[in-house]
Amino acid sequence: MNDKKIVLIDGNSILNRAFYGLPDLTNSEGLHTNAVFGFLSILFKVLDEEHADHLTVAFDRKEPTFRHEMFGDYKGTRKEMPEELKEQVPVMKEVLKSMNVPVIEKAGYEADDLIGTMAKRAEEEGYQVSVVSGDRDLLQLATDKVKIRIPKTKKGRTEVEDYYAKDVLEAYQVSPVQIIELKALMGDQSDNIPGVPGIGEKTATRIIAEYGSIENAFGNVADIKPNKARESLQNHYDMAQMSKKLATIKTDCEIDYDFQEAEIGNLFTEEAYRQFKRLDFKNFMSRFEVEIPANRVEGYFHKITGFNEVEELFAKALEAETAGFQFVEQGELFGAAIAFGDKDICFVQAQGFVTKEYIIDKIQKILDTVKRASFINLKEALIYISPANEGTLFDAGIAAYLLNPLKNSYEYEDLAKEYLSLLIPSRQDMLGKLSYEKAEEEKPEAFLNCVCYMAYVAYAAAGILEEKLKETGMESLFRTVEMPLVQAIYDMETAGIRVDKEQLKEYGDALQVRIEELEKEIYEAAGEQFNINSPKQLGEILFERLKLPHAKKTKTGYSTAADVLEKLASEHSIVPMILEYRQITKLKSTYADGLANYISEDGRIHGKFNQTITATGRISSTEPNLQNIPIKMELGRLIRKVFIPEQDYVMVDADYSQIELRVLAHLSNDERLIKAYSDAKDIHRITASQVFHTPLDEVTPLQRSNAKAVNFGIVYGISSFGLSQGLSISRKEAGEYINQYFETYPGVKKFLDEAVENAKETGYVTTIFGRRRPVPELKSSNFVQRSFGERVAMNSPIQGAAADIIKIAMVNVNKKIKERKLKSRLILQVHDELLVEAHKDEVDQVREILLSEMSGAADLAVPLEIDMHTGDSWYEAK
DNA sequence: GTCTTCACG
DNA sequence: ACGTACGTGAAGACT
Repeated sequence: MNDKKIVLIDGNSILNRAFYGLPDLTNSEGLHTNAVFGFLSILFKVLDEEHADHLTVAFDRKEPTFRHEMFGDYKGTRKEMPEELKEQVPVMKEVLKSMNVPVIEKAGYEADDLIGTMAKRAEEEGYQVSVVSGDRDLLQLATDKVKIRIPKTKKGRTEVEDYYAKDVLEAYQVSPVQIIELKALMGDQSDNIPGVPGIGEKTATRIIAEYGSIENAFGNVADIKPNKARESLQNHYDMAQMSKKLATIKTDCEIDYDFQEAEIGNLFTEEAYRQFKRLDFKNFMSRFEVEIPANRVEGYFHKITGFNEVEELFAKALEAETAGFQFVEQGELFGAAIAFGDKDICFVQAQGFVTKEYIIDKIQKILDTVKRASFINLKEALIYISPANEGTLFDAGIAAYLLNPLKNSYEYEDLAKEYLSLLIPSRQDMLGKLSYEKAEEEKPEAFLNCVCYMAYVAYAAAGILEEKLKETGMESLFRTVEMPLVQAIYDMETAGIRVDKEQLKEYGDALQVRIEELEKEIYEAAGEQFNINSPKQLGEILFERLKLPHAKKTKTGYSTAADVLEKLASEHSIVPMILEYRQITKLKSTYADGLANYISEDGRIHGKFNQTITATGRISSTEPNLQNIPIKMELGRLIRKVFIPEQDYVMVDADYSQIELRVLAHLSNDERLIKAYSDAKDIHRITASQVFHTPLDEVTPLQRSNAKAVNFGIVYGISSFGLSQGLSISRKEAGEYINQYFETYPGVKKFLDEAVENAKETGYVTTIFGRRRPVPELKSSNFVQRSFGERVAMNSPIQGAAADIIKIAMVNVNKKIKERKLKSRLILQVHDELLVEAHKDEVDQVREILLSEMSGAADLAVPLEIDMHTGDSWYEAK
């Protein structure tokens, strides 16, 4: 018994399968990776199952093969590979090379033929053979030693169908070699192999099962039934024979193939580690046991101990021009890493005579002398330092965000990869889930590497980032908006917002009462108890048990989203109850209970505002999200009553009126729009008046709401489909509205067209303040993706400019408040709204500051109008 | 971890 | 024919 085992993979076929079977996926460079990812998933799954000792991957070549010579039109109608897949082929080969997986390809042969040949030779040499392909043609190679494995992706999971010769017979009623006969009779559209007209799968199987081959069938052609098939076979016999040759996989290719070279070695090499890292294949990283490759720079990482040595270090740092810093916290300050030269990278721990205060004091002195002090998360460092000279502080993460806001992370290892071409391990890679303190004790070397890398990357990347900001015209945005904003956001987070805990509890309790009532009524109406929160169970109740008409479906079942249920509200009394239940449980879980968990000792919620998340330049809010507190429905809106100012303060809330439409008026420079917005109070009403040619005071509520939807549509990147959804009308009608709008405001149409055109040319869009967003989707061959890119190109300059404007306002409002040494403070930003907790004695000043700084944040072709209210809670101030 | 739903601008 | 309105974050169910 010989237990040698070899796996042969049909490279192109598996890449294709993976590409079409998996959702689009890109790495941080914008490279498409779904096919490579899928290929590797299948590869690892097969290797895990097989315990094979040999492996080879075969690829097609672009050169014509003997089949083309035989039949000029072979694969003739085949479509060009989409660009997104094409670019992955060389990447795949590189990855395989890095894992020392042998790749075989030869001009004049397809991968099938190479695999056929290798499989035959391997079997002769006593191997167990596994052939992995997505293509059923390869079933002809199956024997009792050669297994054909066909992977299928079902719901994100890969399952493999296995076929030995007997399995082929069972599944297809023919032997493996007869698979060729079947294909010759049926033809193959994807390879453009002609079949015998009128013979489909059923007839072909019957004929071959009975006669064994095309030749034998032709010899007994008189007996073939039905008549149509008989005549067709007679007329097309020659062609069928040629098709058979085309469909036959060669098993005697002239190739140099040495089984020794196919032996599987260590797949998880250093080079493979780099490749996987570059492709962002985090799922596979755990397979690497190799010590993470050491980088040259690690040799210069030092932990400095002893007071004199630390003094020496800081003295030397005072001479530096630029430096990078990383404060290391563990409840309190644990130490600091500092880098001020390619060989001066150290960690200083707070212990003994080297106290926290001492470290902070020394670092502050360095900040006051260097030209550039760089951090990766400056906001986190502001607890320890005070503002240095204007323009000294530099946040490398924010700089990288401006250069490409589409990344999902700006950690030190991401910046190192992108800007220093340095592939270094993440904190997770080095320390796992250990805290800094634990890591310092248990893995001192890894800890030192980790924190020194942080400071080093901040130091080393800053110059490159600054240069790139200049090249892309974003230096001013960075210097005058984003960097000062770090302080404003820090102040806002530190201030927090006061919440009335008791009132919040009462609100939650009241909701709970109603939830229980509704539960009872719903179970009664349904006739059984079930989990109303489970869309799956709810769908079964509504659409199967109660037999309500089901409109939309999701991937996994019936859709029970609110817009679907609203259409069913009159069909059954259970539906309105479910809608109310949904609304109230949302309020209870996310808001009443959710917010309560975030109230600190001081009775306030200190949420986080993130500056490097959104694609458009907005800030986002987490832990908790304070930017989605209910307002649209009264019941939800009531929760704003628990957001209260402290004693002797009031809430002052100011929001921009229709800022995005005003930005649009400015950008489009449409004369009529500018005029309309300059003197109109109600923008949607005047839009309706002009678009529907109705005098302003005769505009009906319906006309106004239609105009409002069109205005939304324009801002979102108009499409007739989208508008038809928004208005529940036909696409045709929606298209007519859009045309009418564009006729009324031709400047808007011109602007939107140019935005898309420009983005297609340059690959990105910009705001009036220079903020960029790349739009890689515009290059996609997929219609859906490309259309999305077009809408993005229309929307981002608008949403982005509005984000820029309120950021400028925040910086200036915060500055004014601090300059005048007011007790009042900025506590929230909600995209077009600022909330200030103002001292009673300062209300007039605060109102004046908000008004002047917000409306003065940008000089547009239309005025920026502000609505402002004052009250004893956020609720009262809106 | 992914999907669905729903809260906001 | 394809199948979408733009930008977010959190909770609960399910795998």
